[in-house]
Amino acid sequence: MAQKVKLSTIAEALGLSTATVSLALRDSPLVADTTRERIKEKAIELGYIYNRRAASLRTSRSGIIGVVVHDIMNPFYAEILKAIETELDRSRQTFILSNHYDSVEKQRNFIETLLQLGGDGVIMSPAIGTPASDIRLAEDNGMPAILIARSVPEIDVPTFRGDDAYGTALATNHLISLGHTCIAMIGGTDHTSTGRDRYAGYAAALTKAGITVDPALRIPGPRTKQSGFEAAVNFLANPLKPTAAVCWNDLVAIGLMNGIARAGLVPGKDISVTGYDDLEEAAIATPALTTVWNGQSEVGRFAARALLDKLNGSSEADGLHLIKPEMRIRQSTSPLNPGAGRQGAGQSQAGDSETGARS
Amino acid sequence: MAQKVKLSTIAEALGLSTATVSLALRDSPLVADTTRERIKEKAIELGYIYNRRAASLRTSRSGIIGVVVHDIMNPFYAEILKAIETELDRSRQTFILSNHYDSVEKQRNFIETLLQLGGDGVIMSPAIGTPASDIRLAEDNGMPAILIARSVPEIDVPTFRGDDAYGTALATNHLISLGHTCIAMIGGTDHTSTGRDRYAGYAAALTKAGITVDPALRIPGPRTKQSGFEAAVNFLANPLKPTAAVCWNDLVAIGLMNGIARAGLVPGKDISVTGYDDLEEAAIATPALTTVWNGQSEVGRFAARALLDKLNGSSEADGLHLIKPEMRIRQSTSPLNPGAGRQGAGQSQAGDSETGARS
DNA sequence: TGCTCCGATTCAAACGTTTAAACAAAACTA
DNA sequence: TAGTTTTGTTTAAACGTTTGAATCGGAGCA
Repeated sequence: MAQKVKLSTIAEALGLSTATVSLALRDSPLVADTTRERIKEKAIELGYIYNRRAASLRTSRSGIIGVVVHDIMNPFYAEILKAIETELDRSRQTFILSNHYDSVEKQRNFIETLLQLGGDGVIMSPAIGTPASDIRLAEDNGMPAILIARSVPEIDVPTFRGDDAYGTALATNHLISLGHTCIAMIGGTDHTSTGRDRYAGYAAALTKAGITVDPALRIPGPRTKQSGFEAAVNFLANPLKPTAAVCWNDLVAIGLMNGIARAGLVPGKDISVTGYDDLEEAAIATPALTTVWNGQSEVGRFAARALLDKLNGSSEADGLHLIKPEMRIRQSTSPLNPGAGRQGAGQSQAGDSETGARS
Repeated sequence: MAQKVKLSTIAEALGLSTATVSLALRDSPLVADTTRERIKEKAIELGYIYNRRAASLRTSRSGIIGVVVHDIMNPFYAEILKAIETELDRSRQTFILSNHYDSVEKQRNFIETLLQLGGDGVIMSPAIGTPASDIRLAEDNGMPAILIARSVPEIDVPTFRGDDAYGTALATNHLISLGHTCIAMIGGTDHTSTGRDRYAGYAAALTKAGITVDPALRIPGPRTKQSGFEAAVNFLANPLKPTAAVCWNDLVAIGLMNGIARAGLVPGKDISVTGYDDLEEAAIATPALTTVWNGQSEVGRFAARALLDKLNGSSEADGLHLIKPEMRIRQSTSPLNPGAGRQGAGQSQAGDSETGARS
């Protein structure tokens, strides 16, 4: 690496001042066309690289936007991220991605790092238990925040997520309309607003149909395939003999279906299963998964736009914005056929259960 | 946001110079213990935020490391990324992530952005067709590069990847040892070194076993579940009636198994399928997937370490480092049973399929 | 001729750190 | 006592941009 090429290198080579060079490279109308041309050519010739930290020190705009979610390798977030990426790319912002794995501390670290780097804004799916003060830390230091997928109490920044209660009610109603009356709910926790909303939607739908809500039919757990797979054992062993399951998300649902298949039952026939999110994967699962589209791409797009707007001075989007989910009916749900499958399940399940996979 | 708190704010509040404050906050032994204490307290009290761009302007070390891969939502990369993250976190580096989707241009943009931000180094899985000049661009500007998963011709920077030829040979031999002789290879392209190596390993294993390599048994395609799913049709329609498939990766394999199941055949019994990578998902697929562990976590860890070493002045790791893959045998492969499956497959589907997985 | 005005360019002061070198005062040394 | 160290702190010059204000050489006008 010869010697670092900077504005002054170009300026000297051309007998101009750095000011002119700076202006020219940014296409300012203040500099003569011919000069601009000469400068730009020279810049390329010398392999000039714009130093953004020097610039941002002066301008206090870094072009950096932070995005932090629970886990970027979770396809649910991945779809949101893709939408955000597309939207931000277009306005030439660099984005820094991070997982917080629901650790409030890791999340705060990220916010601090971002502040140190002079981040222009942050989009976050807040970790469980995020205190309002962490959001304010960002906002108070001039870094606007946008929330996705979850809300934080007492915080009024723009927030985008699916209408969870509505969505699970949709799924539950679908199963009820197929004749199911003993419906379990699998996966997720009650520690997040999402968790409470989803359970509420499920419970409300049952109640409305005159079915008693039985807490024994709730099997909470992580939101992973693995967890769904493992939940199959409990599900099948449940003395109430549920014939259908509303799952927290597609991953859990696919895991559950795998578990059910392992136990010798046919998911979609013997047991009806609904997912949530409508990941790409849902359509090619076997059987293809009936699920609830949760508008990830919309969430991502809206969030990115809201942030960009905010950076340009508007604050119209403050507060909560719910995306209305939609039902995607496929083959993993079918009408209740009394007598089929469900009792044969008892024995085939016991034998296989302990050989189950780990990872 | 009141007024930006900087070193001088603290200095003034305490009647000291910014130099002392700067030193104190970085725990320099040059400043008296009591002073250091006072300074640190004040910093917290005032909500001081360290300005990294100002600092890095002076020190030319930004603490930023870039990582660019084909697609971060691809679980193969996700596992590598996780390993990198763990390793970098420990040395308090911030990392910026990006997809290039195999667009050389997008990749170059990323490198340029990173240079502008003063990135300390970059870890990349180069896009197909990456010219040596793009790597040199980084290196020549003082930003060392590390390559993962793929090599770039003429480039000698530290490169970490699995031994692909060896790995596919492993899988192919496994199938041969089970009695299969008509073995297809599904997914991937020949435009990457990885692609060529994998095909070579497959071909070599066949040849060594005295089986003729038939190009008609090669079904290239993207490296996704979707693509594997779609390939099932071609695979089953192939007039050579292959009884086994070596798949490019686990995603393709799982997609293919879904496709085979859709067609009424039982993957793992009627058709043997091997994957590649040993993703978490492989163990809980139905049937549990026989696959080749490709050492993603090692690749990530080694790559991160190599970069950190390089930043500290050592350059021992230059050149190619191959990780030796290992076989993971599960239920998606079974001995060839002549006559069974391939034609009479239609009915056998629902019954027994599998007992538990192990891994 | 003297004036203003204009377009093109330059000056110089920021932006918030770090760090070599200088300094001052206190603590030893001879 | 004066000289030397040691300890703690300050000075001031960077780092590479941006930008309001200043400069300069004409052109246009009266």
